[in-house]
Amino acid sequence: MSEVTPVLLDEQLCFSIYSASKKFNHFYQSALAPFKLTYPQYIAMLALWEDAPLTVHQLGQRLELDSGTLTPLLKRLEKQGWVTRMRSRTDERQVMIHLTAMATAKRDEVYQRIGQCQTLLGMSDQEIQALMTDLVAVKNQLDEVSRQRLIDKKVNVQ
Amino acid sequence: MSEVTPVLLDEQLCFSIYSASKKFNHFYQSALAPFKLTYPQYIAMLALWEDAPLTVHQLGQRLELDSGTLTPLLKRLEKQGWVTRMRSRTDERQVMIHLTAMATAKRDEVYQRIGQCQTLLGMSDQEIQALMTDLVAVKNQLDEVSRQRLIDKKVNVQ
DNA sequence: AACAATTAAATTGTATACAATACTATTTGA
DNA sequence: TCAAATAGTATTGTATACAATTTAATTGTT
Repeated sequence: MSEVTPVLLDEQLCFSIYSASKKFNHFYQSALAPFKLTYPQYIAMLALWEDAPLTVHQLGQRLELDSGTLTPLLKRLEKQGWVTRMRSRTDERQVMIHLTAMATAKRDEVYQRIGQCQTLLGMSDQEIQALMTDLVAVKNQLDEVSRQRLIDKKVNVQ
Repeated sequence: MSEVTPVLLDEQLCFSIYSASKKFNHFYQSALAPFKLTYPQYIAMLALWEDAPLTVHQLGQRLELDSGTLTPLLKRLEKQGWVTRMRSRTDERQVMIHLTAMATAKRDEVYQRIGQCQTLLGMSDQEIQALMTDLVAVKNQLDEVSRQRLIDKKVNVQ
């Protein structure tokens, strides 16, 4: 008796975002091919160029990635000469990620290449800003809902 | 002498999208936990509920995924009883993906659960539509730029 | 000081993604 | 017609993601 509204793929915001994310990933990956950086490696480098040195934990908070993803990624970056990983002497649990001289030297070259990519989007800064604001709002709402669900669960358990 | 504009993580549209995509993925994954469907498995089911049967190739075009991703994913869906995979008799190269009776039976239950999730976003249909339109525009632009680059390459080769 | 609780990374296991290659079936062109 | 080209799927190899567990170091408490 009760009609259920069909869920159509093309009407799902999640699918637009999922799909756009993969396309961006691919786009930057090929733009970064001369540097042999993958997209996740690239955003790790962006964070480090802003704030190095960082602990694995700090980098993880910035990128929303855990050690299960970051540890192997950082080992690959180390192997390719972008970073060094060294245990903190004041707290042996922590691993500090430092930039190498090569990473510092190549920074502006990467900045320049990516800066060009941004303009290729053909969007004004205002348009990009507006889109980003919406996306952040969606993210925050998802966090909020997840948080409430978690509390509901806890309440139910008691 | 020439100043290079720094590339700041928080100003990158790609990072907003990447980050929102992961969050959506996680959000739906937990909403779908009762059905033991991952997010990519779920969108495959959405496409199949709309149009089954589909060949692997057709499904790949719909989801923008290739056989390297879909073959193992579909094998897992088959193992869990959602789909069957059978070689087409008219063209033995093709593998047709059919829904099982269980998949058809559970469709509305999934539709209902996901329909509820949409409302949790607290956005109007207009807002969601506007955001999706922007995202599609970004995707198209990325495709366009990639296409031009490809042509440039070919021209350069000649 | 002793020891439980906590924290930080690494590891393990599962599931995407995707480039590149392989394999088979079909189609096409000389 | 039959060999070359093409098409559809599967496989291999590399790189994320992330939950869950493990290990080691630090902190808090008594």
